[in-house]
Amino acid sequence: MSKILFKDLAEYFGKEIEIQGFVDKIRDLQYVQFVVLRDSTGKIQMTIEKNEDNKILNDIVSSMTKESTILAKGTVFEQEKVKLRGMEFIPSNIEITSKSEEELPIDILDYNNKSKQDLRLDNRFLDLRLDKNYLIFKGQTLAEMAMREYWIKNDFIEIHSPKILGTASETGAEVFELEYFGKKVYLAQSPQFYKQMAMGAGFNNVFEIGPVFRAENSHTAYHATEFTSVDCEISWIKSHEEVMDLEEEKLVHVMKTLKETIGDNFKTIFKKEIMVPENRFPRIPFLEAKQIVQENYKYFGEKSYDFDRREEELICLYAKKKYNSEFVFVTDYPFEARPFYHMLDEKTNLTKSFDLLYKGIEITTGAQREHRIDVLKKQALEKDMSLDSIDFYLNFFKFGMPPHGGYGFGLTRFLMRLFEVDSIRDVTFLYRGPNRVMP
RNA sequence: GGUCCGGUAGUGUAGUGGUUAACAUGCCAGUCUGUCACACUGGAGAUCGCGGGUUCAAGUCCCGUCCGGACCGCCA
Repeated sequence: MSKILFKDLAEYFGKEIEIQGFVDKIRDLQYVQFVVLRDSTGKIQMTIEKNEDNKILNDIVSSMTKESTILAKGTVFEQEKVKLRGMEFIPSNIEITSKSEEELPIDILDYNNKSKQDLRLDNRFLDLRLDKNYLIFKGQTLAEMAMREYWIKNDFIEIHSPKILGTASETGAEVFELEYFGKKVYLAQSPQFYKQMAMGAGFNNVFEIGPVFRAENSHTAYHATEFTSVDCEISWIKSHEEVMDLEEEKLVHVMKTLKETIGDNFKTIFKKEIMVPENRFPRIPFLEAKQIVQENYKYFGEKSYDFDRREEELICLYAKKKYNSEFVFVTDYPFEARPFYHMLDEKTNLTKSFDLLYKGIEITTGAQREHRIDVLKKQALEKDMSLDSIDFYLNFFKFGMPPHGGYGFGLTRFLMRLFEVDSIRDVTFLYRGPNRVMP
């Protein structure tokens, strides 16, 4: 790769180089012109004096518009006078490689006239030019890398399960129907059944990072109809505690990696620190968590068997205060709130399941799965499911199935809370929701 | 799906039923000895989401409709 990234320009002081970038700002004064250029890694000021020798360059700058792309040849120098990084680029040649229209549909400078979200999403390619948006996707890339690093080190296999399904994948959410050569098929809501199949295949430990589809008509800041789900499943476990150990260890590695690689940028742009967990994540049984919320915050949720949004926020507040943890596991939910394949604890009759909450929102659901086919069938019937519709799935359990468990992790929800942005739309490359399928 | 709120120059907002719809920013032109959110002067730019109604008069009030947002429910 020969392109010189702007972040590395200090390595080239005094050398004749070629740079390319977007025109960020133009300040055309009487005797001198300043053009600030931008690439994804930084900015650099280009300075051109107005005189006879520079006439050609001066005319090019005069005809330039912001957000155009240019290619410039010249020399970069240390220059104390320049507040932007204390350096400047003196061009000997400038070529406008693509000229932008004068007026942009959104205000990407974003000082005080922050454009409305709907308009920004219509023009997402411009919105994404902001450095904070670049950092979000850099963060996503690194988070995924850190997870893969952890899994590969621990002998996991990566799978790619199908997204076109002959039957719904049963997360409890609504499914999208599709016409498929005259038949009705569904978009996957979750790789759930297939990662369990991998357990039956003897793969021991698997993971998948991929898209899932939910036909929920949800109008909130933390729902999307298509999002990236991070799933993993492990064999030969004795309880859901082991699944939580796994997720916790993985997340600590992710947070460490993020802090090390983008911690400084994160602080500059978002004015916040990435907090690497120092203690174990608290694990609070659901029934106890209910009580804690009621006793400490005098809040009584309507449903006895599940949390509402407010309860999720309050238990996170409690975990932060009492354990100084941004993460908290809530465990052992009643069967009523869980899908049929979660294993029940024989003593308590509660599920061997957990949710992981992060800064006030649910980012994971996990459990030990029921691997005994007779019990599994019984639980499906209790949830009013037809055994015919999941016949292919039950089949996985007929010929030896290791005890296993796993979890699904909402990557976008995680990013949303990591960067503390208000909407899942800001951490999704192109958001898909009930009212948006374009661009 | 439910409740509430909103839609006015490119963008973000203001706008007591009554002149030429205001402000900021952006854009264009000019002025300006190195700017750095440059500054200054001037200019262009709005069928006030759409349709109907009330009224002498509607951006403003009423009804409908479309689009969007927040919260709730559902879930990652």
